[in-house]
Amino acid sequence: MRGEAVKVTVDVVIFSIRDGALQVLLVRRRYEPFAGAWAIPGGFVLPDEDLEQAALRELREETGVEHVYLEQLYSFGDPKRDPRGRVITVAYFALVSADRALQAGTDAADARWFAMSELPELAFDHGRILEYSLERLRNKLEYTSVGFQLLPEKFTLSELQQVYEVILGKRLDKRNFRRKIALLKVVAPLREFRRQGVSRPARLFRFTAARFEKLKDKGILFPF
Amino acid sequence: MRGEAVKVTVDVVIFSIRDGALQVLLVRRRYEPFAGAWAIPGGFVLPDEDLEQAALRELREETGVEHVYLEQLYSFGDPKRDPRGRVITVAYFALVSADRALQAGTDAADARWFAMSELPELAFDHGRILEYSLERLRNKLEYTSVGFQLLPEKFTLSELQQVYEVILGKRLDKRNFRRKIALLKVVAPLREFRRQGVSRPARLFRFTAARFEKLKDKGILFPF
DNA sequence: ACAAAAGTGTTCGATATACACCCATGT
DNA sequence: ACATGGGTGTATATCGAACACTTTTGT
Repeated sequence: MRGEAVKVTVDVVIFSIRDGALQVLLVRRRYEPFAGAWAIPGGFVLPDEDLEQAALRELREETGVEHVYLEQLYSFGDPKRDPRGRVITVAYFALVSADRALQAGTDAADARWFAMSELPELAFDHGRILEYSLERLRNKLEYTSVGFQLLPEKFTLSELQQVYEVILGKRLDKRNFRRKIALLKVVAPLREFRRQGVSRPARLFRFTAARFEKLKDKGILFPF
Repeated sequence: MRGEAVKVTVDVVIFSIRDGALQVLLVRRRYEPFAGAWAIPGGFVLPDEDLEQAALRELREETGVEHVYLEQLYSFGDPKRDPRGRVITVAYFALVSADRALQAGTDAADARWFAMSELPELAFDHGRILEYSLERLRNKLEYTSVGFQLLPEKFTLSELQQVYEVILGKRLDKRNFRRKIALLKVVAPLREFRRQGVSRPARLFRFTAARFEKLKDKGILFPF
């Protein structure tokens, strides 16, 4: 078997909705190249590891979370993308609800959440990877139900609407939004309410589709 | 820089519409493993080559064609997918119009077109790769204009409809199809006609969108 | 004259969009 | 009483789906 060996990493773009904005978890690089710059968490693929396993491992190491939405994004292989030599990276993106993501980036000064609208200088081609991740997330939001992956198990309809507004970057009409969600039959009302401070308590809902992927097969869309 | 090096290949799923069916170009393996089985054309990524360059090179070597639609599909990295050792493959898919694809698979007994409905035994995980390619092609067909990539420069509306019917695996209504195409303003009528044998000659059209990707940005869809 | 594919409109139901007011609660 | 976010319905436009006959050509 001929062919030159190259190094392969996985990078995991971890999204969460925090403080009313779409945020991404980045780690600060300690060593050259790009020492001090921020980077997407990632690492080398181990010899006996599937790519998705490697991505799950990185995700666990970085945030402690498991069983979250994870999807392969794209592979980046420009021979000059790493100044040290040939490194191909397989990028993944993960969606983590804010309640589960609390643990991440709290203990160390070298991991932090950044709003996608206020990104720092990034190492390697990580700017491009984030750009592409956002594009993919926006597309997926419209024809799948991945949006629910960014919410805790119980959520209000206003929170759900906020997920769509923050990611798509536009305001949606509350009445139209709620009618569509009701029509799709993907949420069930609970007998619980949440007080958001000073105003009327909001009813909580839960996501009812057993598997989000199934929706597409049924032709169900979220066309906002 | 730690991390074990692995071998990386690109595999290129080459689609074309031939004899009224969606067909794929496969090559027969001469050596073990899977000697005699059919495989997706591909090869190792060279040390100074971008992934897309590698895919374009494989495409050129296999079919002689250039400037065709090429898109990265997915990366497959199961540690056991190649019995010889760790090989990660980055799969691409290409769309080639029948008139340009004539050269491919004609000179050698070791390259042949197969209808997607009559696939032979496949090497490695190539069955899965083809399955995923078809799924992706079907999806793309509905929200982009990749369909035109499978046609020659000049085509009849019946030929265009056939592309959609063959890939989606269902009949479409001629009147609805033509109304939608006209509405999208992506084809222009020519002053030429083609005689298909015994019946009334069909008007030829050409694709007018400068770049097919732009369509999505404009919200233009092909929702058949 | 007939076989074969090309070409052409209308109706109906579903879905998207635009739009404004009352409700429950805490202070 | 008022400030805050929660909750609800209707009218119109647009789009997708169903459906059948006439036209042009070669034999």
